[in-house]
Amino acid sequence: MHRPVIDWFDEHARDLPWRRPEAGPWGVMVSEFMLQQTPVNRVLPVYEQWLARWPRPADLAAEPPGEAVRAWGRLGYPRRALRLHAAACAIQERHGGEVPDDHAELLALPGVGEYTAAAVASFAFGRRHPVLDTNVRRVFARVVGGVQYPPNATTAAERRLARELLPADEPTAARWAAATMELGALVCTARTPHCARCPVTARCAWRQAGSPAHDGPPRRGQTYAGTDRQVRGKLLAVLREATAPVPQRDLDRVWDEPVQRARALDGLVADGLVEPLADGRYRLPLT
DNA sequence: CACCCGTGGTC
DNA sequence: TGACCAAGGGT
Repeated sequence: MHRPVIDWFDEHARDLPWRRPEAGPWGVMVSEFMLQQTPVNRVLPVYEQWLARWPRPADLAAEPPGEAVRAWGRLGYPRRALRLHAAACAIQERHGGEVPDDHAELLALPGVGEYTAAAVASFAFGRRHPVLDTNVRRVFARVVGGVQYPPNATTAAERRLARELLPADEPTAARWAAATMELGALVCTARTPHCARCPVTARCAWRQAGSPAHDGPPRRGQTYAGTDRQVRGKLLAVLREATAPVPQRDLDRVWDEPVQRARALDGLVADGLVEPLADGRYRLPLT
């Protein structure tokens, strides 16, 4: 199944800025942080601004973390901005300002988990690592496993399969990783897969089985309305827009339930996303 | 391992 | 219209 997928990728791969050679390892790393749970289309403009402002890890590390949170805009999960800033600081301190090419060293950086470490090593440095993101897991679940969706959490069996399917030589392995991700993103999509355009539809186990619907416990959905996350989002939006420290009363206006509002604000402070001042006002963190 | 963490588009 | 989904990580 490797040849057809890689050939398909050669013809249909999107021209994304972090795939251009000039993006470099730092560009790849920034894109991977931003793409964690955020769609490509919404990442694109923020990515361009980010790289223009902070073309090297050292440039970002030289700024207060709050500037990263502000520049993150509405990408969501703003702790990622904080972690990307912390990763830039660690790269500056531990790696002389250069993004490391070693999987273990990448994994040790803030905000870099198993997926991101493999992705950066593979896409930025051409190294050979199984890259298991939600797209690849879905492709494997269908083509190999014969089921509509992968398990809720990544299993040892999935990791073993990904390792077994990984091509032996480095350049092909990196190509394979990008190709399987792209196939999942463009063709083997979650909702309505485009099997007519799939290069491996003829040997897809799920297709051969008649595309049976997901069977088993319902996949955990995400609720949002009325949660602390929504309140945190509203509070942080006020602070992102502000150019000066914000009085408590301006934050109180975003949510009328005082207990939940206070809990959300406390959480933001605890996470380091918000800095309380001695005079009772709040701002994005300077340290 | 289950849950928490934002935001907006889609069907 | 509301549930589902999007290149996860940390605890």
